[in-house]
Amino acid sequence: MSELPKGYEPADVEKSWYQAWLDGKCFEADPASDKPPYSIVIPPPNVTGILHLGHVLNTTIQDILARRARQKGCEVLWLPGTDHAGIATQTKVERQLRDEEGKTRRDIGREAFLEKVWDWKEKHGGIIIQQLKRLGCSCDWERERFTMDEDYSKWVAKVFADLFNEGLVYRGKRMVNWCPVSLTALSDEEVIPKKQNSQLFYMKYELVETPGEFLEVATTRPETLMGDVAVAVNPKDERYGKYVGKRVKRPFPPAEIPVVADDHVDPEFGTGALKITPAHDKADFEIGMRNELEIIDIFHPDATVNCPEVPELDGLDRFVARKKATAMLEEMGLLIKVEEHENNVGFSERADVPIEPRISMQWFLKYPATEETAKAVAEGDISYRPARWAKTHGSWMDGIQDWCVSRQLWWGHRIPVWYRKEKVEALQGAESLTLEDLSAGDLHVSAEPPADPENWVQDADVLDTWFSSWLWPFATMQKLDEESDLAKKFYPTTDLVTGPDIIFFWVARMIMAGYRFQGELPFKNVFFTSIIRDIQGRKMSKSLGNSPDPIDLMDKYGADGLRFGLMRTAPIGADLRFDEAQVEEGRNFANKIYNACRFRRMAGSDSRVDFEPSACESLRPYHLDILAKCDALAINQESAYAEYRFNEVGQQLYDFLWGEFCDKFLEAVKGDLREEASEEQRETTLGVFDLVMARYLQFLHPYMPHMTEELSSRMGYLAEGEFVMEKELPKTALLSAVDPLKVQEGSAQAAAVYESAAKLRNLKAEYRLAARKDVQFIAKSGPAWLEAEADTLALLAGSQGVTREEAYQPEQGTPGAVTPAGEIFMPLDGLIDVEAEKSRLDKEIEKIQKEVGKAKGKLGNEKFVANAKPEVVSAERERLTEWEGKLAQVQEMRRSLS
RNA sequence: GGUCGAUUAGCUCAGUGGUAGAGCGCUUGCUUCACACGCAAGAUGUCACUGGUUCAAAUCCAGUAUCGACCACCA
Repeated sequence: MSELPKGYEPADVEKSWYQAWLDGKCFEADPASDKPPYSIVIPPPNVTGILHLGHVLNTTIQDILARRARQKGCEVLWLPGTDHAGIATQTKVERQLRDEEGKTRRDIGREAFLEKVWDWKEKHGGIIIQQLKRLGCSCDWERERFTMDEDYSKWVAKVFADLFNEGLVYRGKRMVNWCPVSLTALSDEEVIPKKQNSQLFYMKYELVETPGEFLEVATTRPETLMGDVAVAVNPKDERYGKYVGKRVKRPFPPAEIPVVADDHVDPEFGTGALKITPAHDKADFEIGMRNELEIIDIFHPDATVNCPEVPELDGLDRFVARKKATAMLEEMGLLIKVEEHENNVGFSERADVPIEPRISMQWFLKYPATEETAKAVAEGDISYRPARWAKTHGSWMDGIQDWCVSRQLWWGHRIPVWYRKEKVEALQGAESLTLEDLSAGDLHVSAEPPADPENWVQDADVLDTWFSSWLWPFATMQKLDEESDLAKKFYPTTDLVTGPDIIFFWVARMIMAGYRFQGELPFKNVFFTSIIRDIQGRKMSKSLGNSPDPIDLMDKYGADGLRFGLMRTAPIGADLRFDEAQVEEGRNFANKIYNACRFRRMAGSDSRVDFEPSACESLRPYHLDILAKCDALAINQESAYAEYRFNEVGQQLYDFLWGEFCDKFLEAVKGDLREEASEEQRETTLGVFDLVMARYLQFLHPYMPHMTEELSSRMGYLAEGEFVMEKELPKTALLSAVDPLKVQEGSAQAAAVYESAAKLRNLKAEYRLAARKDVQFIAKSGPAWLEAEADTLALLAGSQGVTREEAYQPEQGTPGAVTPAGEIFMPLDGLIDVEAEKSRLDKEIEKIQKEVGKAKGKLGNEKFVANAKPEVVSAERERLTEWEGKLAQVQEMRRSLS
């Protein structure tokens, strides 16, 4: 077999293994399997989406869980798909239409526009799916779903109709969050409050009954003045009590409006008097309702002023109108002052413009199964990790508001409601139609369109995107009214992995839908990922340009490098500050493993050496040690996975391979692989290498799937046609058949040699001899096994040799160290600068004395000795003895120099 | 305003009562026949602050400060 190239090149390897997995149908879930099921549904990315680091973290975790579950013998379904993302997608296509053809969606009409969106989806919609494949995701692509698939859409309509029949869906004219750019209503969750530096305008209204007397009010929105229908004061406010029931003059358009009393008004804020614009403020709307005030809408849907009575303002954009209205007030002498004022303004999540509270006819949903949902999370039937998110969930459930589910868009699931045509025509359009206007026969609410469509008009609106997303776990697995083997096997799902930012949007709603429509909770565990920030702690965003392109990172460091680097440092339950250096580490790690295997290949046979530790007579301490550590790794992996501690899993894998396997084991057994070594030693060492590496690559596989597949294959660790990803983890320990006492002894010896070697290297470095290979060490005393391991010790210490001479009398000043392998000296042959050495020793003595003092102080404390655990006290004693011994030794060396 | 987090080496992060850790970066020395994407040695910390509990606190408790998230908001 060929020698491996010098450096690991992920690009081709990753691509070809991904294809091999696809060809081997490794990702396909078999509902007929009798293995235990494990399932995840992917949080469907927007069909317009481009992969960002959040996706990488999120899907890597899912892939790790899925691959680990396969290794544990589960039948795995990881169901992928995309979300139609109503507003985002429609906006994108509208922009394209405007740029390319100079037309709006209304110019070409609903049907033609939707055709364009579908075209667009076919052309550009799959990008993120391709990117997920590049990352190595083991999704069952045969079962990819889209929220607007025909079968899926049937579920959406049926759910709507069922909830309507249950009385939970209703239609009404309400104050909603209106996006003046997307021209649609939004749910409360889609409104993002942002702190704004605004201005608070103080103005005055003249009293009708007592001209010359004014009532002062403060507002941030003078442009809504034309919609004012009252001024409200707090009934307890003594300053204004006398005005309640009187009237004031609205400047433009001129009108006399009442002064009303309402508890909502805060006497402390502004002037304590509040102008009431019920059409354009949620609180004002409620005050208006309580006081039976008129509602005057003074905006067009796009938030330009609709007020022909005031021509100066009519048609202006709301922010232009604000300035103009202020100027007009000033001119009229009604403006008192303007103050800088910080307040929160709700922005539309998608269009990023201030939303406009607006009254309109919309569909609302009273959430189903809220009690069960709150209970499931509070009591842990669904476990949230980190657990604190359960509290966030709970507080949202407590204050839950009806969900505005209708959107004035075209791209989405059209509301499955039809009105009898003649009724609509009689009432002049569906927009103002209320359900009360219709008798039962005039209304058709169903997943199925009416049999005589020519007599009906369908509601023009579509549903909120999340109204389809909340059905995702089950609507992807089964068709409406059909038995599904897939759902039978894999629903409810096992784990859900998503960001905490969509607990309300998605997670809580899925639980409600799962409960209401399947009678079951849709998943057992929810793992919330970190939010990824840039190195300065800012959220990743397009506008800041601080979001690295994961594809670039994969080009540079490989998909495995990106996955491992991210996973090893991603904290559990805290934000992650992304640093490209982490990814670089991941790549370096891949290269390290690769080179360990390359070394193995260069040292011996091309095929795997069959080996059983219990049948081997020539196991050295290093062999036993690494086998034992590999067994320990298996156990530690298990417990870290059990708690979803992915960073710990990664750290364990890293430490084992680099710190134990390469730095210690491989260095210690290098001698066994040289030409002069015996055939038996060589075979034993190669056998242990293969045994440990083959298993290690399995452990590593969920994190670095491509590379582990490549190496397992090239090292001959797999049977013909076998994949690491399909191979179950072994259930028995490597050393299960070996006497534990023997293992313990071997591990202890290996540890002693490693520690001794470190001390000898240290000794060399102190005397600036680190690079010298010709140093000869002399052991004056030592354990029985020293002679057998002396060559290895010498090798590890980078020296010519370690000889044992009981009769050795060191010259005065010969440096030495007390090691687990005995008292070992390093004759210097007069190479060292005496003065430099003196000052070095003085510093050393000072340092050791400090440590001795510390230990003595502790042991002199009676309470410590009496109360601390015995092993803690004895460890402290040992430490003291050690330091004292060292001190005496160093002092002796110092004396010999002067 | 409410709730919940965070604060440990220059940076990113581990560390849940008993000698402060890793990787990167830094210093020094090595192209040693797997790897310079590497090897070896080293320097670097008032564990945010103030109290408390304890023989013993980065760790537990209380408070303070700073940063952040979410919720609710006064126009």
